[in-house]
Amino acid sequence: MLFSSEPLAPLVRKLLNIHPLSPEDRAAVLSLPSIVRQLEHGQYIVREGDVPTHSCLVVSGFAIRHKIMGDGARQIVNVHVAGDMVDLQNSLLKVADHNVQTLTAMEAAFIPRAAILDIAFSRPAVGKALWLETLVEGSIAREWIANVGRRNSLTRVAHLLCEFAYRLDAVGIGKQCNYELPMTQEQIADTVGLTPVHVNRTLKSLDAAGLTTRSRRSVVINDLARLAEVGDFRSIYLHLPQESLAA
Amino acid sequence: MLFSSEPLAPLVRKLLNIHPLSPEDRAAVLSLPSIVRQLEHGQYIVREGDVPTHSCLVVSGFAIRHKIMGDGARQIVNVHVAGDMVDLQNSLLKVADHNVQTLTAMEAAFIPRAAILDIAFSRPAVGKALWLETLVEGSIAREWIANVGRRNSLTRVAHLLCEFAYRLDAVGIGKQCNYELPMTQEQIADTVGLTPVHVNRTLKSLDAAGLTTRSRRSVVINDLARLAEVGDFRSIYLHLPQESLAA
DNA sequence: CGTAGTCTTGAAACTAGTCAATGTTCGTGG
DNA sequence: CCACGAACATTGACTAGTTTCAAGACTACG
Repeated sequence: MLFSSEPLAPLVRKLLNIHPLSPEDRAAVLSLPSIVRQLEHGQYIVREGDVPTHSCLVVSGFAIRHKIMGDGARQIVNVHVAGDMVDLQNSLLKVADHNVQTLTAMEAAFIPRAAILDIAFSRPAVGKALWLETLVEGSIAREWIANVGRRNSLTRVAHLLCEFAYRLDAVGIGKQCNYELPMTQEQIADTVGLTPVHVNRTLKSLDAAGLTTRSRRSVVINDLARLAEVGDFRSIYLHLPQESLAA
Repeated sequence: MLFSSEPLAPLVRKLLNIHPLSPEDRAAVLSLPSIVRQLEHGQYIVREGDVPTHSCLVVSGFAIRHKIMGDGARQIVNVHVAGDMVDLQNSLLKVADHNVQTLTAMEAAFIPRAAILDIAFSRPAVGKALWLETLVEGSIAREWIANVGRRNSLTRVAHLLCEFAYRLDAVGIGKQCNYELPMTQEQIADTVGLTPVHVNRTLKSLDAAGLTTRSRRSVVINDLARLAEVGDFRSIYLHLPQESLAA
């Protein structure tokens, strides 16, 4: 099932999570012009400085957005999963201010930027949902500033694991207490602003405390409430629909 | 001149920086319903958990957005100046995920959230400008993640000073090489994820290197190019109009 | 079965944090 | 107009958390 018949279905699901859409709105989103492509692991989708003409929807797989510092260091500023519009930011602003790269093999749907703007203003509900989607991204970014700026390594990593628990659960990839995270410890390090070595020690101490059980890329959270406590995690900033919060 | 006759003029100026607006669009923005209020230094505008009904425009003065960690630490996630919509985020999303507080005495215009949504979808150019404005904020947030996550103290602080040089210049508050920054070193520390003591030493070493000359709250940048070099600063992420970039 | 990438571990070095005291600035009221 | 107090800035000595360097072990894949 490499090419699904309705590649934009994950986008509809995502937008519905944020804002109600009429059947016509949903149909309009599904019939947006798009080109579906299979991308390999590690492939760049957008590079800083590009002037993109399309936005990219993650149909399946993972992508990251990152910035490279002057000294070569990398900071991952977001991780994207199925249903995420990976570069509304880069597409609507004239010039890309950061890189987008696949984390795994990925199925992507490219939508012309003009089509996005069209639907956003011809169908206010869709426009509002898209806008809210970008606002939620902003909210996550703010939480990451706080995570990286004001929390110690243990709290920081625990927080990230909690965030993935909620986000992956929300889109039906894995359960809150058990999911696959296709990131190396080096990539986690570049996400939380630590070194790979220290991430390794930190993950180990979460395991040692009985909070998580890891093997390879699989994460099992033994006690989400306790991990959230350690990770200073409250899910408000994800702005998920109530069902997920209640779980 | 406490109450200007057209309190929303700074908003028009700001939106024009991002996206062209017709005379009618400008007039429509200026005539948005708003309540102007004088706020004192340190006053909260929105608290995490609030369900705001209005968005707040900074007419004059400064405001900060911040988050409080479980251990009481604070992280400032943005600083706002005249023309900034301080909480489109908080207003459009159901529940505020962070706090907004005045940094100085401030003149604020409160606009009902419904009016914002109305104009955004009845006047696509205004809507696009507002959306782009939130995207630029997101871009700044991503840069801050990188700043706090992957740069050392000297680079971090230098970067912040460069950002203010550009942002304040862009709205006509001070010049790039000389501006007033109404923040204590403690507030700067909470912005860049350091301690006040270390910020003090870092600022001092920027001064000692001849890059800046500070006295009280005034910042003089002796050589912006060199400070940008030290601060690993490139202004793309601010998405300013070309004139400012060329300066 | 070998190789590349990733993970793990230890020891030493360093950046930034903590604690605590002193100095400075500025607004206020006598 | 000066004295006082509060908030803020500055400095030093010490500590802690994280990084760096380096080596070895595991895993997956061809």
